[in-house]
Amino acid sequence: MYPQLKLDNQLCFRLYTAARLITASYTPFFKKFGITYPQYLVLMLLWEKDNQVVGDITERLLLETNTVTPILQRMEKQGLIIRQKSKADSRKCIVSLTNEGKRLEEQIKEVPNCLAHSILEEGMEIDDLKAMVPLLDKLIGTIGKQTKQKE
Amino acid sequence: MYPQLKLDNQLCFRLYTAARLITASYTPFFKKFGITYPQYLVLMLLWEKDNQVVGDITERLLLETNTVTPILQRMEKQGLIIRQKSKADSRKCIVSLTNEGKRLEEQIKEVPNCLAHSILEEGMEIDDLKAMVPLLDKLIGTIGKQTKQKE
DNA sequence: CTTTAATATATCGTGTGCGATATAAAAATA
DNA sequence: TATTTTTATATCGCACACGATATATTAAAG
Repeated sequence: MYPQLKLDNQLCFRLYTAARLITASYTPFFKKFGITYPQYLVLMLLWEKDNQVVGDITERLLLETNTVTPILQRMEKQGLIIRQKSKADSRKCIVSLTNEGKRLEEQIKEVPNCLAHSILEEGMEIDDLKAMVPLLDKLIGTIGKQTKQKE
Repeated sequence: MYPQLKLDNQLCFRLYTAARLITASYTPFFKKFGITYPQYLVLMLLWEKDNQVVGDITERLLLETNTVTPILQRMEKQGLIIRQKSKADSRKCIVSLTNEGKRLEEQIKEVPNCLAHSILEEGMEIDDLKAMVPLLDKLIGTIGKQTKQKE
């Protein structure tokens, strides 16, 4: 009846589906390391810069502590990171890589290339992937702006 | 160290974030109807064509029954749909709208337009949104192809 | 210096997603 | 027809997301 209520006309459903499918395509690579996609995001941040506080991580991932804290707790239990209170400000919690967490970088570094490669082999073109980046950044920026306005 | 392991270089993280933020922007509109984004997806399918079997729904949403069945059970408990076994093939489960489920269409029909409008007001351009659609479709098609190959 | 407000993180409850497995019915095969 | 295989859906367990709330610590105000 209403064309705007048809699934095929909705950008949001495409984003929802694309995100699910592409993160799922990471899963087989992560399986032998016992990590998940969100845990991989945390590891990337720490590989880039170790010893960050929880707030740094939530800010980069655009997630809240109610999501990130449980992820960090699981990662600590698995021995990938440690969490310790800051001495300067004991409200803050500093997240650091263990040796095991550091070692994973070498083992995982080929995964993103590998996935990109297999997507390109299946008909997707590099220019298509490149074209999406600024569009997604603009969209994320726009929606993020709205979200902030309501606070 | 490895540029491909930087968050800022990853398409997947952008998709993951964009999907989260855009579906979250639906939430305030759904709140007064007590539904969620995935429940809204099911409703849209049924508004388009009532009395579909579970398999039709999983196929359109690219989800499995382990996700869809619990959603349908919650929707049935809320009185939005009913589920009944097919008489022709009692393995199949036919999902139908209740009157309440049907009534929601009128109340929700402006939501997608409303969201699109507010995104456009904040600097996103209509051409940007339109440009994303075929790119996402191509990506979804490509990853879907890979997923099927492994079966 | 005490009270109040702001900040940083954690906890709790609910609803997905999804891998793995179970169940039941229909279809195919022996 | 009895057995096996396939199909359709459901169940279970775990890890997110996220709204709401709680806790602890620091900063600001009185």
